[in-house]
Amino acid sequence: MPYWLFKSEPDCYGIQHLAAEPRQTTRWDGIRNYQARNLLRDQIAKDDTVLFYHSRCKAMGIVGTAKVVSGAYPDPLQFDSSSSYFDGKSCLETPRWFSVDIQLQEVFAQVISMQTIKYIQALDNMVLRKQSRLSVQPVTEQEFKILIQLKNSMH
DNA sequence: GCCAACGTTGGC
DNA sequence: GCCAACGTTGGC
Repeated sequence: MPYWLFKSEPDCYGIQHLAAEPRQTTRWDGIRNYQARNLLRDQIAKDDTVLFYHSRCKAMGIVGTAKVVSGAYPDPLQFDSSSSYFDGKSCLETPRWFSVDIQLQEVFAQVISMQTIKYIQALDNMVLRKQSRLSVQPVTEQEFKILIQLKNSMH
């Protein structure tokens, strides 16, 4: 069961927004980067686990977990001309951008901060540390376990 | 809000 | 298909 990290700016859409959704479920849409698209379309599957990360804010870091509750499907916003995510070069037959649905699993009592993540040597190879701009990233099982242990050790 | 790093675009 | 110019992301 693979693990992923999804980034979001909490001013735009934070984990509290997810918690307030009906069934605490939302469509992860608006991803407009090919590397992230490839992961969504080809790798990410139902029942995978997502680390929810808050970027560009005061308390940067991992704030909770979610479950992938759908397979990948075309992001409807690419066909919506009123959306800022509209892509006129995409077409229904061969959609360019994809979404999955995620459901909130847990809101951590404390954020696993960027500083903490940087401090842990076993997390040196996290994609987050190397290729920080990718907004949908793979997380290894070992990295995931370390992060969960860390979360459980914080009060 | 700055700006380095990175991704995308388009002229050649 | 190279690469300069431009746009965007995200830590600081």
